[in-house]
Amino acid sequence: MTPQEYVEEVLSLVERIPAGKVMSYGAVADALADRTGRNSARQVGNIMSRHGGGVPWHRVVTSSGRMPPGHEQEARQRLLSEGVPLKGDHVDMSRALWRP
DNA sequence: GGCATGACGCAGT
DNA sequence: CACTGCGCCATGC
Repeated sequence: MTPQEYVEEVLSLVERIPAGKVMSYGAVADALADRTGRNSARQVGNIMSRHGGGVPWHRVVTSSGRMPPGHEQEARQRLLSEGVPLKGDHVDMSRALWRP
């Protein structure tokens, strides 16, 4: 699997996340199962950072429900309008997590 | 090949 | 809770 193909895999999965739900970087990596280990989450994070512009990137957060650095406001507003359960300024992962 | 870097995750404090 | 430190390993120099 080439890096480019992996990018496509990640993006296509993110596009399938329904409004009102989210997935963590680790969950995305785990669902694809193309890479393993804790670092897989970082890989997904890097991919979203560089190629997430065309997909609902705000539906992908950290495992603790925190939003991507530099886009907290943007993400929070979008998630709110989609009805994603929030706890203060972070996503309530126990209720918002989506499993493919 | 070595070295720095990173939209992470998790245990410890 | 929040914050910190460390492991992880693909990628680009």
